[in-house]
Amino acid sequence: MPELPEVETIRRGLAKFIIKQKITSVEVLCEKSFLGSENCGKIKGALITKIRRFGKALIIDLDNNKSLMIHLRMTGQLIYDPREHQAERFAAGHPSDNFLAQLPNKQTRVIFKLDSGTLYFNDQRKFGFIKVLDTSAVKDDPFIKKLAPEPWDTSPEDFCTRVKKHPKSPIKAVLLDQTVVAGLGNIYADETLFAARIHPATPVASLTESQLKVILAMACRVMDFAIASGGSTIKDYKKPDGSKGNYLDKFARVYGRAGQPCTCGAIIAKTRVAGRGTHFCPKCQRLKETAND
DNA sequence: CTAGGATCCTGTCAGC
DNA sequence: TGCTGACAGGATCCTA
Repeated sequence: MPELPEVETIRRGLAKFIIKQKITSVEVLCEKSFLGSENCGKIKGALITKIRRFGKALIIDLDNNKSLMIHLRMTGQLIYDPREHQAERFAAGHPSDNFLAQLPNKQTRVIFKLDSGTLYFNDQRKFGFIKVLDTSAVKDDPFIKKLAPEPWDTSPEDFCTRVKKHPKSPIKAVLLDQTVVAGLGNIYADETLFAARIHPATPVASLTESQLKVILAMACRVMDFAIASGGSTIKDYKKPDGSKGNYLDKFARVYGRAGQPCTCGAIIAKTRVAGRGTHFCPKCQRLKETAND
């Protein structure tokens, strides 16, 4: 799915367009995508006041003490189409041709009509969801409640403590665990471990404290850079010459690069760790490598 | 308690 | 061309 940097890109982008707009109607095309869809009446007529993010979850606050929680999971996208024909569409999230397509389409799950535009929630695999919460209850939502701090908001010591609760797990599996650190997904886990020069399958127990601290620092650096480069949006999905852009090119060093050379010259490998496709450089990230601190 | 696998769902791509 | 299986940027539930 969109991981933390992509969700942050959505938050920033959408904030520019939909804050202070009124929700004039909500249309649920797929029941599964709107948990408690009988509640969608509660947000009709409300004004959007704020957009927040908790890890990979978005919260859209309204002026009637309700909030919308949106989790994009693997294939969710949010696309805002201004009513004015000239104005450009804002699309971000899982990159696909939906960014450019006529909407709604087959993958459109929920449609929010706003004062001056339409917000589409598309989701190919239907793993994502939207739900209505009391704003005061957002912090008690089960997902948000057990979310660990984001990498920038935790002390290295606390991070190490949480990681070390899983001594037998491969480090990559632990980085994907949102109760250990929030925001990393399959791409940024791989990129973080490449930046830290740690093999993804390394059991936590065989990592030193200083290696764990490097991992935390690299998670911050990798995601900072991804946010700065603008996540996956319509802007770079299709290049001016008509060719398809790949937002991974902007920052990914190993993800999606199996078979290509690393900067060191070795060929990037792909295996399976924690049930997920896992990319790494066999030379830069050796298993059983000891700490060099 | 942790750890690992199956599961939700649709679409695409490689291989036969 | 048509079929089949593998896989896809997530998280939860179930079992051992």
